Amino acid sequence: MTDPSGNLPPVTLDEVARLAGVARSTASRALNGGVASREAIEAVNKAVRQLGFVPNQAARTLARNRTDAVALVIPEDPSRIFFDPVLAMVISRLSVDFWREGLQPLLVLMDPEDLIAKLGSFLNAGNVDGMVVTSFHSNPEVEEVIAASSLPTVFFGRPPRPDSLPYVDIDNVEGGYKATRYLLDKGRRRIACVGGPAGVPSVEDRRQGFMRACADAGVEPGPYLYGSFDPESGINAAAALVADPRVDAVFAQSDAIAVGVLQGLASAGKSVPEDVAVVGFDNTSTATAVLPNLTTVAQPVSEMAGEVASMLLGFLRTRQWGETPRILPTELVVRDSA
Amino acid sequence: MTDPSGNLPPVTLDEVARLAGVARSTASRALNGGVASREAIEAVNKAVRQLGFVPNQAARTLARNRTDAVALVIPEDPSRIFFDPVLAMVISRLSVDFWREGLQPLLVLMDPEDLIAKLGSFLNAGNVDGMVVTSFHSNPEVEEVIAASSLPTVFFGRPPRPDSLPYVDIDNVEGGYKATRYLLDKGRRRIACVGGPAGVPSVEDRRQGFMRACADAGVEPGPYLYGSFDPESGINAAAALVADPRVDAVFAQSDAIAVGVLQGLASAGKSVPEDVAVVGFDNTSTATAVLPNLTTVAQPVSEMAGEVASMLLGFLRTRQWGETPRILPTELVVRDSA
DNA sequence: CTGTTAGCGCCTTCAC
DNA sequence: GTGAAGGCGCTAACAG
Repeated sequence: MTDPSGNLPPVTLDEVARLAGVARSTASRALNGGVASREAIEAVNKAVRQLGFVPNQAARTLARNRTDAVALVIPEDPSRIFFDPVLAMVISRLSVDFWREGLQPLLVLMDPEDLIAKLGSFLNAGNVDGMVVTSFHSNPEVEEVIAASSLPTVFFGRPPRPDSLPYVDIDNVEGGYKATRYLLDKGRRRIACVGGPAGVPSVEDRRQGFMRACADAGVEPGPYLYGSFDPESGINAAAALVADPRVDAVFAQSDAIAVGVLQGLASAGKSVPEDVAVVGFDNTSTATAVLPNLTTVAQPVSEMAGEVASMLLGFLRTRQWGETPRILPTELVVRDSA
Repeated sequence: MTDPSGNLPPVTLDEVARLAGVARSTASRALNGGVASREAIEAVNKAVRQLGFVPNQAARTLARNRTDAVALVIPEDPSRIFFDPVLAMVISRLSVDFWREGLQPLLVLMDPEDLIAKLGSFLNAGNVDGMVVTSFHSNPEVEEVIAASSLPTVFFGRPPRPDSLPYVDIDNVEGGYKATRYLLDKGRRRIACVGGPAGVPSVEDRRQGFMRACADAGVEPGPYLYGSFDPESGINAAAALVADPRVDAVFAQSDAIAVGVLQGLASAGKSVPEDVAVVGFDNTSTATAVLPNLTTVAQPVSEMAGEVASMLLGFLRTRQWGETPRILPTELVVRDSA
């Protein structure tokens, strides 16, 4: 077994080799699929089992100059993370995929000050072979450190500087268009839109989709409000929107915002969807946790994360990038709010 | 700066030492706070800056026999994780705290099969100095591997085998008591309880609190239903409960369940809190995302995670455990559902 | 206070 | 197919 009483020093390859009656180098080959006689392999395997040998990761890393680890970099204020069920899903999927392929994921999620202080050294200390960055709204200093690191990197969501950096994203313009178009098809004529922070690529894209759908239908777009991706923004927006009785629909750029809109509308005595129809974005679990259940634009978050993982894995193995960016389609999920 | 064109080989301590005009060991001491003359330290620091030197982590680990990394072990089906906002918060807080103290958190979250196949080797490969386990409902095989690893470990939530293993938890009995007591004080007389999976320590404890509060009030407890910690359980439970018109309150053992109960009640035409009062547990963000806003028992999740981190850190530094377990108090947050 | 000398545990040439 | 030897980059005795 392993270490029944106290902490015996861990078993080394040397001991395995000795017990198997071969040289250390032979044992190494036997374990790593190098050339070795059938007998040698068997003897080594037996010894490994008997001793409970597990190769020391640090020694391997040092010798092979490869860590078999990747960083999951989340350049966002940790306190703000809980409003983002999308992120939880992304991290989860990445973790699962990387582990399956033999890579250990390191969580790079810390206080903003720590981040700018430590990220650089971390990335250059040979801790990881590559990284994925959940970009959203990154900050310039962090951006620079990431760029300077020369580590293979894939972005989840279009990165700030749309160089030719590898990334995976959805077509946000199309998503915004779909949501708006649906409302128009339902006969709504004055549609407001509540977005996330100005300047964020996805926010601007969804806005563009919103505008375009209105234009295509020959309908004047209703008010557009910037906010942040949380329920409070929605509540505030709703408070402002009810002032205009002609507004008969709201396209909220996230489910969290939509939830806030729903509440604001309710407390203003408006009924959904009769008086005002509401469409969200993301299709997170809150979409069905709220009444009425949200009609929303679904992002294939898990698939996106899967693509991210496979892009990075592909590069780590072949040393070249496949097609990039990869843009995945969205889908409108119709429920009760519109 | 660092690596402007292509991938230069990383700078080593040797080069730093040479440039600083000292021996490698002196440079090492200068960097690690060992004995060294002021001049030596300055020369080395200058060289470090000039060269952009960052010590190689693998080499350090090998030489010092210490990784400065910890594992965040989440022995749960990743697909089920999104119903658990608590977990997101735990992970986030742990990550932040560990980074602040110079420890890298490794996310151990993978497919169940991978877990039982890989966890053992991982823990014994010298990847980490310690780990925290978010226990919830662990499984026996994983449990054994964890126990066999002899790594310093702290559990978030009471571990299955309540040995004297270090852990942090809330007083679930008290939490269940508070929720129930509040309903009784409000004049409710037939209170149902919807719990999580049978056998889970926290579930049984909350149940016990529920029973005790009823007993103390001389009121017969209403039906007790086991389920899982998700909205569906709540919907099913509500469907069953409305059959008994005397039920005038529900204590749901998680906000997710409560949300389901709310929906089930609504579709049965019951109004909350008039017909049936509902109290949840956790005080997650969904508590305020739903109408009516949930009255719920708040767990100090972030503080708990902070305690976990500091317990592990303490042990890693002093090689001895402080007081354990640490039990934190809950708090009833009154909103609109009861 | 400093330089020299050994390793840490593994992989990888290179001869045999 | 195998063994011996060297090295990955750093830290930690040990003399001086």
